[in-house]
Amino acid sequence: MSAERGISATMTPAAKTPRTERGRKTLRLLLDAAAAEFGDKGFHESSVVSITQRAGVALGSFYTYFDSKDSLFRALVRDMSTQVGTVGASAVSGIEGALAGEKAVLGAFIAFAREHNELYRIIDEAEFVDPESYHAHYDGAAKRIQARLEAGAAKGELRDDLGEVHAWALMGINVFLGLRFGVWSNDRDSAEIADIVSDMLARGLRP
Amino acid sequence: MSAERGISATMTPAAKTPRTERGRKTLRLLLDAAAAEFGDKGFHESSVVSITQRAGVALGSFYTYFDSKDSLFRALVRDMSTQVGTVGASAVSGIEGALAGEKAVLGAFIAFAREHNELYRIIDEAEFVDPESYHAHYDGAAKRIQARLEAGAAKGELRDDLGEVHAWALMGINVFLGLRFGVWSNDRDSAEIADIVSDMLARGLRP
DNA sequence: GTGAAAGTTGAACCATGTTTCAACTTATAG
DNA sequence: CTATAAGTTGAAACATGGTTCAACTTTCAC
Repeated sequence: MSAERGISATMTPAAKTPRTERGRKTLRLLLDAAAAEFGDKGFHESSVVSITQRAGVALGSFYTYFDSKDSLFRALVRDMSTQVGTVGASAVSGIEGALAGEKAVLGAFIAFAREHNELYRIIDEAEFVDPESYHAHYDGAAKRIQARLEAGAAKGELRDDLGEVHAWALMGINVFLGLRFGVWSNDRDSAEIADIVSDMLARGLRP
Repeated sequence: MSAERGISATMTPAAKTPRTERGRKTLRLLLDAAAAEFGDKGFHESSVVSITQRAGVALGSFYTYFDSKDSLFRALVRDMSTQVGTVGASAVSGIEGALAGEKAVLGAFIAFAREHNELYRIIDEAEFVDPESYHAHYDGAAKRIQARLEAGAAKGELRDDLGEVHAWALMGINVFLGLRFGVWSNDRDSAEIADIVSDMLARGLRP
């Protein structure tokens, strides 16, 4: 059973890689059902019985693909974290100007949060279920922001004294606006929010 | 942990109020033990057996004072939320200038997070255990920030177009810097962090 | 077509942890 | 001093839900 340390190059290293098409389909069903279930109820309120019911497969099949409820959740956290990184990266790519880049990232992030209401519940609960991934997620995101800020400074578009504090501040802005205007409500345009923030970052709060 | 505090009005309803001095002492032991336990392990990993052991009382005594593990947690969340509001309010009081006020709030908040490492774990887990309080906590905090921003605008110290988006952005900054430099590490002066952010809010990110 | 590997199934097993309860001890009012 | 209310105790009842397993079905290489 537990052989196969080769692990898929694709993703979900925690999954015991299926070898047939039928297996891949079942795994997909389980992953999707789990994301929905964890997003709805959180980790502890979710049960593998309920996940398998959502997926329309038998309870036992779960353990064909995952070692435990925990390892499935970990796989989902890492996947979600990777997706967030990808969204940010593709939002800045091809944007001219450091501030415009940050604006694009925020807009894209809010849009992503809107499409993926489970994002926050999964990342947030990782603080308790998979603290290492939680830490790595925010640490990684902050480092990417800081790198962008430093690149902007090098091009003379931003102040040259920007560091970790600024990066974490920006991350806090993105996360909370994603929560408030992405997850909690949909009534404002994500680009409009991004504009307001971008303007605040450009000019500050003074009259 | 949140010791020394009497049985505040915010948590009285959940607790079955003790009628003797002995009872009040036992309730206090349970509340302190619970804050410590939830801070260490989070809600689900904590057990009432373990809480009563920490408190040095018998298992059954727990139910003399609380209806359930849940209701105890709720009481703690509301109490923590109230404390955060109080810290902010007393930080701004007597500070002249809107930006200086926000700087004081951030500094005080980081210091508070440092003294109360359980803060984040309790508030964060409220998202799953007591969603209403979680929502109310952030909504209330944002409203208080927005009110301060508008007061600053009225005095001509801040731009007059500040609204909910700016308030949530500031809150995100405070929360994430509290996490990074309050809870995760202690190696930088909280006032120094607050200075950097205040400067960013005043001048923006441009050179 | 055949056999072995892969995948499926769900009842049973089991660990964990919340809540109840009836006997007991301590405090307090009259 | 005594009656009664308040508080304490921990074993046991109870609930939940993760994990295992052996019988079964499907897939696929040869």
